[in-house]
Amino acid sequence: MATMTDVAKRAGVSVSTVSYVLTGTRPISEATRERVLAAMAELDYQPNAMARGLASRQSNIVGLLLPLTGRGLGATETAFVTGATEAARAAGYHLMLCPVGADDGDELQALATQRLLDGFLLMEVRLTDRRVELLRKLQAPFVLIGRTKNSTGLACVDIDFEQTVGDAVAHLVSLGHETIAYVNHSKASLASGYGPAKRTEAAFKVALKRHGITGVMVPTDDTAAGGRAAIREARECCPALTGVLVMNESAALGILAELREAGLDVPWDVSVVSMVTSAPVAELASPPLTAMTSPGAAVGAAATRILLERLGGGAGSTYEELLPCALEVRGTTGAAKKRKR
Amino acid sequence: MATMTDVAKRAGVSVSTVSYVLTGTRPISEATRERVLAAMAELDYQPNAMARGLASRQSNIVGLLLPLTGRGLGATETAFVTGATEAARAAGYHLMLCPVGADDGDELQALATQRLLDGFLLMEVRLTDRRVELLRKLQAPFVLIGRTKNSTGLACVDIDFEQTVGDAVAHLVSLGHETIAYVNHSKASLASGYGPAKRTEAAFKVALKRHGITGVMVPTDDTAAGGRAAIREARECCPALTGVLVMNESAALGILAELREAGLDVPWDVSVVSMVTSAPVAELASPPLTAMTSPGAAVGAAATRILLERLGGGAGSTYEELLPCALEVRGTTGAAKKRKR
DNA sequence: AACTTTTGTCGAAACGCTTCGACTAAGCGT
DNA sequence: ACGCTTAGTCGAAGCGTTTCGACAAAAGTT
Repeated sequence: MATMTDVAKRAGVSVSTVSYVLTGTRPISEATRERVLAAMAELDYQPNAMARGLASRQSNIVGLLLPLTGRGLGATETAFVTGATEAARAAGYHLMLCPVGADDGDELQALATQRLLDGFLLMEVRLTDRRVELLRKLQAPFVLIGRTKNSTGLACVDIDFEQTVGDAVAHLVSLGHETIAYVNHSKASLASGYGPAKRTEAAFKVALKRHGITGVMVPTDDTAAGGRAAIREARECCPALTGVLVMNESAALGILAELREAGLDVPWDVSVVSMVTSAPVAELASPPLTAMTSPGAAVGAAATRILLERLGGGAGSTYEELLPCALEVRGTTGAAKKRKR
Repeated sequence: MATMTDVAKRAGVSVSTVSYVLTGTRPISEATRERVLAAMAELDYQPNAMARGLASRQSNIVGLLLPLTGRGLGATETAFVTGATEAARAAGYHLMLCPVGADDGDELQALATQRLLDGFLLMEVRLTDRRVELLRKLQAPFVLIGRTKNSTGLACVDIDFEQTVGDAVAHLVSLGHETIAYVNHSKASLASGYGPAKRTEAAFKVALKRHGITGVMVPTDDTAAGGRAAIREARECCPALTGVLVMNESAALGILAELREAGLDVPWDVSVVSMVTSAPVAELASPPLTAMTSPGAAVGAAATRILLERLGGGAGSTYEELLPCALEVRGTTGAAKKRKR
């Protein structure tokens, strides 16, 4: 464990000079810089993170707050994490995973006050989230992945649900579909004001109107069974249905299974588009799901970028960045069958 | 930001006394302890993590090393992470995610030398893994999630593949199946000596012999298409086949699709068991997959426990803990159809 | 009663770095 | 030739803890 003093001795300079070489805070002549660098290399010197953190009062670590429900992370959440981690690493920061639920405020307060973390990334943000108020009170820099109800004064990065729904509907319309169903999250999430559910609901209505087509929204559970029930309901109330947009991956698979059992061919009889879905899951289905691929890693990376920017002393005003999902056409969408009228 | 000095002043004691109250390193009278605690509460005092780390030369952070392939984490890996995170938190430790591939040794060397981390958890361990040698050389405490070829002197926690394969085969046998196929990972992984593939191959042979039944192993790609090809091959070479054991989830779904298209009913004509599969994925399939559910979170937690034990000053001798997957019967296994001989 | 322990507390020295003020030697405009 | 800025370096004072040695007072031991 070589220390900075060792390096300084070996290079024949003072410790502060070594520090300046490392941090670039003050100009150093090319000659001594090289001597110092050489000394470091010879000694396998690595700065002590704790000492550096103490003296500079910043740790170069950001915390990623996410409630770890025992159920594990989905592909999209995982992508947030990996995207954020990589972006942080690229900027010389580390990423610490903090399993902090929306409820245990004490835990978070401790984390924020310990000065272990320079800033926070919040995942699974609720429409009104106590973590937000707390961090704001503690004056800790943070960025949301998702959106709260009122986001003035906050920085957030989220999936652009409005755009995504619009694109999905446009894809179906371009294939000639004129009656489509949107299978959303459950009634309960809708009632609780869950952001993605509410936003997509609104966006769906807008898209229908814009294209002058008819459609229906069916809320359902995020399970295969939920998907089955939803498609049955949708077909009952709209027999002319030829296109389906579905929010949840499990439900999407349920829908495929139900349609198949009903003797309908996908995409010949009915086209299906799955929203906010990752490629691996989409390809699990047969036929592989046409999907709006979630920009998970990009969202994580963007959030990290914004956070680091603010750490650098950036303002702190409202900031919002929305990334749309990209349409990836696979096997579940095709031209609408022309029906006799 | 109250410091320890503030607390000491307010409680009318010296800083060292406050420190002893916090760490319990030396006896403190009940009276002063209470005064100190009160002062802390009044000031909302939280010890500064960096200062503490510098002075005590330990950070209370462990690093989780995992190569972040752009493809995201599967459910099992995610469970490792969440399990480890929670176990660490429960013991007063933090978990840092470090995207370190098996190759970039410099990155790891830096991490280990910076003294930011007290110890390491390695995921995605290869049969011969350079990270292992490096950490050993640097004398950093670490625990593997997975196993290397030669594990003497190492601590590792892994899925008990032998037991799992045994249990899966036993389940099929108990249902009357007498000819079964094992769809393993690809030929390439087998050739490269990928641990799980090799171990399950061996275990499958043992299980066949023990039960006195016939079977065949078919290596294939970890994709739906791979599964389709594998089951075709298996049925061709073993027409009497009624049971299938499959290693990869995507392949499992491919197998179901292929069987369905061949006009065979699952589980009536053929039973399928998926290995090392998580519940959510198993339930995506229709019918839901009977699977050997991977003990992901438990593995992560166990690894963390062992690591922390060693940090406490535990020995450092060989340690191996194997956790089996638990059989969860769902819709893809049933009694074997009796065939005419 | 004369000791050795144990208990409870304090002061000060680390821990390994950053950063501030000060100083010297150039470089520059006039 | 004169001050004035700039480049380059040093010494020392922190940063907020832990931990060690010291010491007084209380408690056991013979």
